[in-house]
Amino acid sequence: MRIATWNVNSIRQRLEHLTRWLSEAQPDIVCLQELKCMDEVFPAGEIESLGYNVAVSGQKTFNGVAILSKFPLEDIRIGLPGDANDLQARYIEAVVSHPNGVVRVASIYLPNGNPVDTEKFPYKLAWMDRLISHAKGLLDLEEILVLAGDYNVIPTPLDARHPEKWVNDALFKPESRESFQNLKALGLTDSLRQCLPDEAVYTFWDYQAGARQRNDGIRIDHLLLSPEAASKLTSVCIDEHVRDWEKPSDHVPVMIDLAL
DNA sequence: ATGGCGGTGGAGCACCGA
Repeated sequence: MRIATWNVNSIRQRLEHLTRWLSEAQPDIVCLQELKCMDEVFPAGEIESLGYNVAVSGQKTFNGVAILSKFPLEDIRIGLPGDANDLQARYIEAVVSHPNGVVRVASIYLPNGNPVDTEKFPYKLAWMDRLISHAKGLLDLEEILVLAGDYNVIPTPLDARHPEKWVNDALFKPESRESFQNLKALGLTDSLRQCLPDEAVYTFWDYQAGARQRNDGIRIDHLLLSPEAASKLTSVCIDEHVRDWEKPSDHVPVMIDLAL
């Protein structure tokens, strides 16, 4: 089973990229972030015609997450628990029923947190606390669980081409990294580091200043696995070439293969 | 480098992203 995550930076701008990538990568499940549209204009029909079931949580202009699956989606949960006043569309979770077993998947768009001297940074950290609380409950289920998405966290200096540029940034602040570490410490495995412990690889390159050409990237898109999922991990791939297509997203797809 | 790009809403340019 192949599971992917991709921040598309507007689904309507990127629909051709998505369909092209789906046909070449053939993922079974895809977690999308930054849809930047409301549910009613999400191009569900086009995606369904490619053989995917769709669960969407969109909003006007900003954020927005979705799960695509070749297998039926059940128990769809929209929104991260813990703050009824938080209306930002950043979390959707579903159970995928595969003939060989059940997989619970979440598509996560964790807040950016910049600028750090505004309310945006505490919102990010509070959101991470809520994610940790929710993940605890999910891990108790002892299921095959994949928490995939744009975490907006650079976990270690290895995950940035120029870590010194990020020291005052919400993506690399000690508080953000510690919280990400605490999330993993619940028993979640960073699938990319499981397969490539020491390799400098990135999932995002800024549009500006020729960041892609200079490989000035960061790794912020992650697939975290429960023990039941990690034991089935066979491979990880960052589909970097998509960043060089015409009018790309600034993020590229990351995908894993699980033996089931 | 002084966000230098790109997307959104809405018809200017502010706001957001990372």
